[in-house]
Amino acid sequence: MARTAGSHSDITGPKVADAALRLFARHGYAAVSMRQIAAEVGVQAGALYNYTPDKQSLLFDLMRGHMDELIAASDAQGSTGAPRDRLEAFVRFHILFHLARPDAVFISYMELRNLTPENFTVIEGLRRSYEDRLETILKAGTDAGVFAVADTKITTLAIIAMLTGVTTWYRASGRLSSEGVAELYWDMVRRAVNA
Amino acid sequence: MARTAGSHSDITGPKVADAALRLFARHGYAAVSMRQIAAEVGVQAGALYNYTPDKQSLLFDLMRGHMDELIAASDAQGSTGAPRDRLEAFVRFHILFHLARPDAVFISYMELRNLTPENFTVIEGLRRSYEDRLETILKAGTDAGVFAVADTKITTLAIIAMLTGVTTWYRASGRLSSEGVAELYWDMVRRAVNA
DNA sequence: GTCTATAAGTAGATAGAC
DNA sequence: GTCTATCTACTTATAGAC
Repeated sequence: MARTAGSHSDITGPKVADAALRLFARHGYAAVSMRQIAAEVGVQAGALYNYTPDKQSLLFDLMRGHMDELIAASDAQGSTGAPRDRLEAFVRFHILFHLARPDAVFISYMELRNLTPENFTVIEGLRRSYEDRLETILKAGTDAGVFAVADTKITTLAIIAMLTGVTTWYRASGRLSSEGVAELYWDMVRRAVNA
Repeated sequence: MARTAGSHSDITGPKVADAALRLFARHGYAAVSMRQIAAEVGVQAGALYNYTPDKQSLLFDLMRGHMDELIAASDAQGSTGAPRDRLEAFVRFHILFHLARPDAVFISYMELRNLTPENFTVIEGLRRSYEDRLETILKAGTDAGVFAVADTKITTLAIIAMLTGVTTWYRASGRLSSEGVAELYWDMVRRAVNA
C-alpha cells in the first residue's frame, strides 16, 4: 500500500514519543516546550499535533505505556513457586526492568503532579496494582511462616522505594553490572524479611 | 527603631519563602509563576524582587536551607556509641526529620533538575556529605564485625532511598505515628545489615 | 503530513510613582 | 516596600496553504 508522498507518520510518531520521553526526563514536563520537542524530532511545532491532541496526552501516554509494560512484564515472568522464590524473582525483575528504562521510570515517579486529576487516577491505579503483586508475595510468605513481616503494606512500599532508588545512582559505565546490583539488593531484601 | 510606614520586610520575607515552598512542592518549580507566589503572599509580582534576585534563587535558597538544617540536626543528635546504636539513631532521626518537612523533602529530591549547574553542584555536595555520615556508620560496624554489608556505598544509598520513601505515602492522619513508622523501618534496616 | 503564520495568553524581570 | 505599567520573549494550540 503506497503512501502519500511526504507521509512519515510511521517514523515521526515514535520519534515524537522518544523525544518527549528524553526531554521530559531531562528537564521536566513543565520546563519542556512543544517547540523543543519538535526541534528534537526535526519538524515544526505545529506538526506535533498530528500525533498528539495536546501536551498532556504526550505525558499521559508515556506514563501509561510504561506502567502497562511494567505490569505485563511482571506477570510474564511471575514465578509460581514458594514465596521466597517469588520474592527473589520479583526483586531481580524490578531492578533489571527499571535499570533498562531510566527515563520512563524517572518520568513516572516525578511527573505525577503534572497529570490532570483523571489521568492521575489512572496511573495511580496501575501503580497500586503493581505494588499489590509484591504485597501478595509478602503475605503468602508471612502466612507460610517463612517471612517475618510486621506490616506487609509498609514493607511493600519500603522495598519498592529501595529497589527503585537504584535508578538515581546507577550508571552502566560504573563498576557494577545490573545483575550485580540485583544480587546486592536481593541479599538485603532477603535478610530484611526472612523469618 | 521605628520602621517606615508600609515596610513589612520582616513579615513578607518569610511569607515569600513559605509560599514558594508550598507551591513548588505542590505543582513543581517550572509550573509555578512568580505571579502565583505573589498572590499567595498577598502582594503584587514586582514586590517579590525585594526579597529575591530571581526565581532560581528562591528555589536554591529553599534547598540549601533544607540541606543545611538536615546536616546540622543530624550532627546535633549524633550518637557516639556502638555502630549499632549509631545506626539506630540515624534511622530514627532520618525518618522523623523527613516526615516533619514533607514539602522541603519533596523539593530537594524533585527539583534538582531545575537548579543551575553551579547551584546543583552545591546541593549535590551537601547531599553527599549527609550520605557519608551513614556510610561511616556502616563501615565502622562492618569493620567491627557487627554488620555484614557487602558494599557500604550501595547499602547507604539503598537505606536512604528506603527511608526517604516514607514521605511519599505517610499521612499524619493515618493509622501509624511517626515513631511507629520509624520502629518498623528500623526493624527492617537492622535485619538487613546485621552480621 | 508538514509548513508558515498567527491567535491569545503568560512568563520573568524592570522602571518609576508613591 | 509596594504599587501599576510595561518590555521582551515565550507558551500552547489552531488555520489554511501546499
